[in-house]
Amino acid sequence: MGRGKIEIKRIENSTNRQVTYSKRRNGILKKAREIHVLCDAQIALVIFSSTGKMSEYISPSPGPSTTLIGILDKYQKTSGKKLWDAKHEFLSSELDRIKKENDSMQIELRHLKGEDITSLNAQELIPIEEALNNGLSKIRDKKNDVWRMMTKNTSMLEEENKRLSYHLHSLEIGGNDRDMENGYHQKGRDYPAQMPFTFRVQPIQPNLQEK
Amino acid sequence: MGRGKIEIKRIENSTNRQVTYSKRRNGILKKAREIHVLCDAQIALVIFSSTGKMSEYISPSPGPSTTLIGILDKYQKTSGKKLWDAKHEFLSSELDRIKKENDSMQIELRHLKGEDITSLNAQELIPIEEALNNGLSKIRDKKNDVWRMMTKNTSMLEEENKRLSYHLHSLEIGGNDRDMENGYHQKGRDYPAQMPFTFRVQPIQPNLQEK
DNA sequence: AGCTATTTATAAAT
DNA sequence: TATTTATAAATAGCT
Repeated sequence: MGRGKIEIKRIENSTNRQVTYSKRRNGILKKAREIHVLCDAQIALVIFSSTGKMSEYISPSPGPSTTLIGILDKYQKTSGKKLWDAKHEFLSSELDRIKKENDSMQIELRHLKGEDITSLNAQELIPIEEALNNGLSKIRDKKNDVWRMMTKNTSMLEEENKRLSYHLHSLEIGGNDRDMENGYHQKGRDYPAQMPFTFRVQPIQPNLQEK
Repeated sequence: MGRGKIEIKRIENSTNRQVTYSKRRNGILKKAREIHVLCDAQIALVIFSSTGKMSEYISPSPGPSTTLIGILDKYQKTSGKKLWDAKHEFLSSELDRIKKENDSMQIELRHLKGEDITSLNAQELIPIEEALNNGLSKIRDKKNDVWRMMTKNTSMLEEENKRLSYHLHSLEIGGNDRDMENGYHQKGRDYPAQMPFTFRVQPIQPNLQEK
């Protein structure tokens, strides 16, 4: 029902897929409303687009806003499939699984931190030491990188400072004292060459200040 | 879309209503399937006819049969409407909490292993290095302890061996050759002084073999 | 987001 | 209830 016939299979072009989704979603929502009104059917329709956006049509009922729950309750009774219990079981097992994952990570972390190692034997200690050495060397490499970047940045800032100081100095000599009271600079002195590592200009390496 | 146009309002003729219901139900189920396939949408559709007969379309998912639950779960999160009771809420909040804990431990572990550290800055690297050094020194201390224990144990075993050998030797000289063919020992020789670290008696330090 | 040529869905008839 | 058919609706491909 369009300019051309289409096969019912995933639309590969994502723009097209998006457009088709939005048209058909409207269509199906309308159909849902219609079948409810025309045939007084109860209907619950929930759709998620591939991007996670939700749309729904839940047929209104005489009662309060419990319609979806009502429909799902009926669904459970009619289909014999458990929804609440299944959900409960699912959550519990998921919780157990993740708790176990958690515990083993906790143990690994503690071991790496040298805690709870009293009971470890020789064979168990070796991989831990290796992991620590490995991590340490990587961290040190990274620190060196950062150090190099900081050094570079610092010298750049120092140069910039010198340049600015020089500029200011020449202006002072030029005789305009208006800025003098604002504390922008100290009379007759350069900025100190040693600066704290507080970068006041955007560093060249954006990672340096990433969070 | 039929021989005549119809108003969208309840069909009063019940036969007609029933017929229209069944046609439109098929239509909407088909549409549901189509939008799922064409646009990879997730969709859950449950309809009850006015006579109480249920039809459903739940879009299949890669996972197991938990699809409806999955969709409803998402529905809750997206809409903010509660579908399950307090117990489930507790479980799900617990699950969320533990998942978060999990994530942060995962990150910490990866950092300690020197992974995902590209974006870390100087200040963040320091505590990691400290933790690693700390862990390393503790692991090394422990290794030394273990080493000492092993050494001690080995020499104890060696002494015990010597004692046993001596014993056997005197028995052999005593003339009873009954055990000789069973391969329990070698004629006229002590056990080798260098033993592998396989403790054949309960070590004094029980921790050494704990798992 | 609108516009049509077409395809689909379906109301009425059988 | 199923099939057929004339017509209304939905929508695919364009813009």
